[in-house]
Amino acid sequence: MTVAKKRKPPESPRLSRDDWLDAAFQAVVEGGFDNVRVLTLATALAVTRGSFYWHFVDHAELIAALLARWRERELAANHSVESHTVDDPQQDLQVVLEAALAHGGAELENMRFELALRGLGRRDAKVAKMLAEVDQLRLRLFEGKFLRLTNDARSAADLAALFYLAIVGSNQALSRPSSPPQVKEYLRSIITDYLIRRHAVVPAPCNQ
Amino acid sequence: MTVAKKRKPPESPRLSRDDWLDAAFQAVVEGGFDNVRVLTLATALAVTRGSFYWHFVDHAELIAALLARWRERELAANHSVESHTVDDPQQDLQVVLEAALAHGGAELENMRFELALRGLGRRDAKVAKMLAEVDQLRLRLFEGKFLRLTNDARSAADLAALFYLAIVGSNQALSRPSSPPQVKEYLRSIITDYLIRRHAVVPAPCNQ
DNA sequence: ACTTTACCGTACACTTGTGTATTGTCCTGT
DNA sequence: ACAGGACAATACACAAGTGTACGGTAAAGT
Repeated sequence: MTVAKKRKPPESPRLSRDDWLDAAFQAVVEGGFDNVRVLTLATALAVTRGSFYWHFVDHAELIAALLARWRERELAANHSVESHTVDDPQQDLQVVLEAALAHGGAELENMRFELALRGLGRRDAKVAKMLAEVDQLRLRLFEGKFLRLTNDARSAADLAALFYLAIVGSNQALSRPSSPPQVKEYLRSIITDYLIRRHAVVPAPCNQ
Repeated sequence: MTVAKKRKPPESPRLSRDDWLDAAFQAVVEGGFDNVRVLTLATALAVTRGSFYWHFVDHAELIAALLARWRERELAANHSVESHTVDDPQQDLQVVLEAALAHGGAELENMRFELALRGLGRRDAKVAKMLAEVDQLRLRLFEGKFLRLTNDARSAADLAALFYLAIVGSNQALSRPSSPPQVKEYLRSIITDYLIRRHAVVPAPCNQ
């Protein structure tokens, strides 16, 4: 829809493959994968399509490369979170919660990209599979964190799922640009109150 | 993508405006709103585009009519649920939970349509506003049901939000065609265990 | 029977998008 | 200086999609 805002005119007059990927990323963020058109990207990068077909053989290759890059980054991010574990279990979970609910700036673009990606996953089985893998990875991550709180496997798995689904849902609904902070704070307090605090010890005691 | 499966060839050789809307609905379900093309719909309905431009002045009018129809149906569904309140508060909530998690057949199409609609809402402010209104309506509905359980306003609002967001999230992630029943049963038990049972009375006593 | 109306087919003009082939122009190494 | 490679412009062919104008047809009204 609204396009051609001449994003990122790089100082170097020559473009790299990554420049095109960045432009494609932006196009996805703004209008979904159907908005990725080489002509549009070309005008956004202030060049003609002749450049594109030097870096990529195909429109399909651009999409494939974009998906691959996203996947790599997600795996790296996941691994990064895993390696940075805080000693206090409750605070450890709080950290990932903050990270998952941070949507100011770059995170917002990543969120919108992922939503568009899920849209594509509904039409493309390969994409759906990739998304399912990443979802599983994140779920296992959360599950591990919850397991440090409740030491009941079943309970940890359930809470992690509810936790993750609520976050995914919050990216979709109730989070119009008009009110991102409210909903986020909202969800944060809800999860903290009802999921973490009440299950910090098992069997859940009545400590109020 | 995969299209033209000659859906619903109505016995009457002449088509109505609703027939076109039904076809458009199917196209959205299968490939999002960008998949709604009058040529595609025409071949799916086994007619030419001449028919379309008799019923609709425009492609935009088709989309607008489709959105309006969805909105009407959602409002009606919401009103229907409101008027069918079960006496037992706990069972009352269970009923809407079952309805929200029922995704066999027509509900699956509605779910996919709504997901596509949310995708459109990210590009179109008017659509976003419509979605926000429907979300608010549903949230108030759930909130009312939770309020019958906990009689703490703050708690009811929080649980309703968590409830709703988890459902929206479950439509998006962890629900590949391979495993719809598991996740649904899963979420059902989670919500029942952690949200309903543990907050049936306030201030939450330690009744285990 | 004759006309009207509702619906559909056909043909055309226009736009937007991809892909390909060829040529042009820097920038760098030697 | 100049040769080669990296990158981009140009021009073309082609497909798919929208919209418009107009002609055809079958059923229903009168």
